[in-house]
Amino acid sequence: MTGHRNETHPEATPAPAPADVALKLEEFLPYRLNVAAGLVSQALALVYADRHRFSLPEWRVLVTLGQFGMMTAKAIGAHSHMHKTKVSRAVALLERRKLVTRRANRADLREAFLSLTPAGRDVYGELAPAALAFAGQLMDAVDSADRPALDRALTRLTERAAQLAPEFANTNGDR
Amino acid sequence: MTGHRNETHPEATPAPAPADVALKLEEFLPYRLNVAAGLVSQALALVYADRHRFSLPEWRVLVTLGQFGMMTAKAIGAHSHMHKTKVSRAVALLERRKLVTRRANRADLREAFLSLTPAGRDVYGELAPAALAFAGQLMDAVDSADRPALDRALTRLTERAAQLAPEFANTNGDR
DNA sequence: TATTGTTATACTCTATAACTATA
DNA sequence: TATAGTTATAGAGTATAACAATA
Repeated sequence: MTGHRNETHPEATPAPAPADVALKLEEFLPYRLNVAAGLVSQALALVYADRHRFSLPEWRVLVTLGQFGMMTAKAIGAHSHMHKTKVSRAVALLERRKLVTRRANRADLREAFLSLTPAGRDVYGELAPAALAFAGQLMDAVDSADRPALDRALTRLTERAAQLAPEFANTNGDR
Repeated sequence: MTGHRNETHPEATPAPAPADVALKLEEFLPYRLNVAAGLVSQALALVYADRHRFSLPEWRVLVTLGQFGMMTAKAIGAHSHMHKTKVSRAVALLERRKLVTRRANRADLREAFLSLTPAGRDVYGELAPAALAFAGQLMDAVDSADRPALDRALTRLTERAAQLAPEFANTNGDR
C-alpha cells in the first residue's frame, strides 16, 4: 500500500505546490487522535482517581454493568471492546472489592451472569454523573455546530480503522 | 451535553435503580476517542510493521526530524508530546540503527542537534508517503463536509483536555 | 541553582497461549 | 470439537527518581 499518487484529496488543494504533500505530525490524524485520547483519559482519571481507583478495564466493566444491569463476561467484552482476559481480570478485581457479583447460568454452566452489587451501584451512581459532567465539559469546548459532525466523523473513523486494523475477525474485541 | 431526565423506560427494568443515569459507554466521548485512537494506531502499525519495526516514540522522533531536519531532544519532545526520557530512549534506538545522528552544540554542550542520516531520510521518504496515504484512507471515510468540523473539534478537545489534565505545567509534554 | 539529557528501577499493561469445565 | 472463562508467563511499555554534565 505504498501509494504515491495523490488521488486521495478530492477537494481542491489550497496549497500552491501539489507535488509536495508534507507529513506534519501536528496535522497527522492518527497522532492527533492519540494525543487527544491520551489527554482526555488522563483528565478523566481525575474523576475516579480520588476515592476509587479503577483501571480502565474495571471502569468499563462497571459502566457496562451499570448500563445494562446484568450480562455475561463475553457480552461485556463485546460491548466495551475488550479481550476476554481483560474482562476476566477486571471482573475478578471488582468482585474482590464487592462491587460485582456473579450468578451461575443454570442453562449453560460455562458462563455466569454478572451484575453490580448494591455497593457497586452506589459507586456507579456516584461516578456516572461525574463522568457525564466531565464529558459535558469536554463537549462544551466544541462549537455546538460542530458536534454532530464530530459524532459522525468518530463513527466513520472507527469503522474504517476497524476495517484496516489487523485481526479484527478474531474471537473478541481488540487490544 | 449532559443529558438529564430519561423517562424512556416506563416498564419495570431490573437494572438501574439510582438516579436516571444516562451514561452509555458507546456514546461516551472519552471511550469513543480511546477506541478510535486505538484502532487507528493498530491499523497504522501495519504501515511500518513489515520492513521496519518502530515503537510509537521512535516513529514520532523519525517523523519530527523528517519534518524539521535538525533539532534538540527537548524540541522533539515538545513537538511530539513526549517526555524527555521517552525521547532519549527512542533516539538511542534510532542511533543504534544508524537512522539518526547527533552533532554537539558547541554553544551549549548540554544539548545536541539531532538529525536523520541519509539512511534515516530514506526510511522517512518511504514511510511518510505511506503514512499520508493511510491518513487519506481514514479521512476518505469521513464525509468531506464534516472534515473541517472534525479538525476544529479535535483541536478544541485537546486544548480542553490539556486544561483539565493533571500536571500539564510540567517540564515537558506528557506520556 | 537550573537545565539537558541519560540511566536505573520498579511497576503496570499487555498479549499469547495453555488450561478448565462445560456444551 | 467448540465455547466461556481463567490462569500462567513473558514481554513491552511506563513513570519516577536519581544522576552526570554543563550552564
